[in-house]
Amino acid sequence: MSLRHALLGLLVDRPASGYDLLKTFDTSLANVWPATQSQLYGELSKLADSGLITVSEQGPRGRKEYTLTDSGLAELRHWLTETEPQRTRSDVLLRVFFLGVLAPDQARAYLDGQAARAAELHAELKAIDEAIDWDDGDLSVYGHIALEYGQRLAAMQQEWAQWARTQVKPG
Amino acid sequence: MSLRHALLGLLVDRPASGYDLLKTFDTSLANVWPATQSQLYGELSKLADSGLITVSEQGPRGRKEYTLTDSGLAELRHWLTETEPQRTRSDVLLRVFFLGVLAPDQARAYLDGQAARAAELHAELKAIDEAIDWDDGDLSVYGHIALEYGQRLAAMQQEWAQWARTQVKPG
DNA sequence: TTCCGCATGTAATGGGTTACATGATTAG
DNA sequence: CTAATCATGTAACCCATTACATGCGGAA
Repeated sequence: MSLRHALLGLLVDRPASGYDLLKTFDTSLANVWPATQSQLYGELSKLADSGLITVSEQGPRGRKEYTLTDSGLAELRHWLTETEPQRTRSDVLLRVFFLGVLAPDQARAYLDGQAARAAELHAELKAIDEAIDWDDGDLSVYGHIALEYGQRLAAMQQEWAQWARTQVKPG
Repeated sequence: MSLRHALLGLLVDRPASGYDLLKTFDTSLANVWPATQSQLYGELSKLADSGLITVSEQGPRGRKEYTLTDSGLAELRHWLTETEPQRTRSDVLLRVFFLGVLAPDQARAYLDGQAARAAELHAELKAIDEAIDWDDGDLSVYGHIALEYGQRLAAMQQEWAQWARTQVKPG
């Protein structure tokens, strides 16, 4: 149930239309909380119905600009402070459990692929990190913290995959 | 669409009933791919319908023991070698993006909480790791690799959260 | 005989993905 | 005028969660 909170969070910063928000989802939130266009417009309608956001301005082409309301901000704070993050699923890890059904060289190939993917992601995130001019605004501070998480995760995954390949018995 | 593959993977080892499989999901797969009872029985029926598994034995209380078929094993191998892991969502990280709406001490409290959770998980996984007598069977090798991933992830999360708290500006 | 564990199933609801459908505005 | 971009919406389908529902078998 976090798409709604992602939307509320983005609207803290400034009012925006569904179209605007979609672009943010496709860029900065793509690796954290992907969402589709369908989902997004539907959720915005529901949020407006429940009064957490309002249409603050109508533009050309039926554009609706949404603004966060006080109750929306309260809901966001509630989510942040009072609720627990939920369980996640890991597709990558699930596969590891069953690598035994493959031949050892195939299992190693899988792990090599994971190492390569992680290395690539790490490079990508590092490039983003270096390209951005981090000022000391809130979004900057927390955006940077999130990006650092991504980098540390990618680095860990790469090291793990490289170690793991050595654990696969020669076949 | 990975629940089906998790089931196929578990049935490689030995035939089992829905009830048996549920227990495995609630223990060893709980942190990797949680599934509910409803979902599991439904999926088993679908898998049987499509011939990837068969009812190999009927026991008391309507117990049905399922066995993996050749096409089921082929499907599992196909999933492992030919398909890409999908995007994941991170609730924890999403929250980080929006910590700016909280007072600094609340933001730090959130990060402290995450550090504590990670430390707890790390200890738990370490205890499991040490308690298990790892032999050199396939399940043992890959189970150990998966567990190692969990431990590295938890350690990384703890370090990151501790670092992150220092980045939050004093308020 | 009573309770616990074994064992399976269905229904309702909500979130997520893909595809379809439509149309207005603006830049070249 | 034409193409790209802006902009929103609906429908069908699948997966996941929660709750409800039922009943057998074995142990004390």
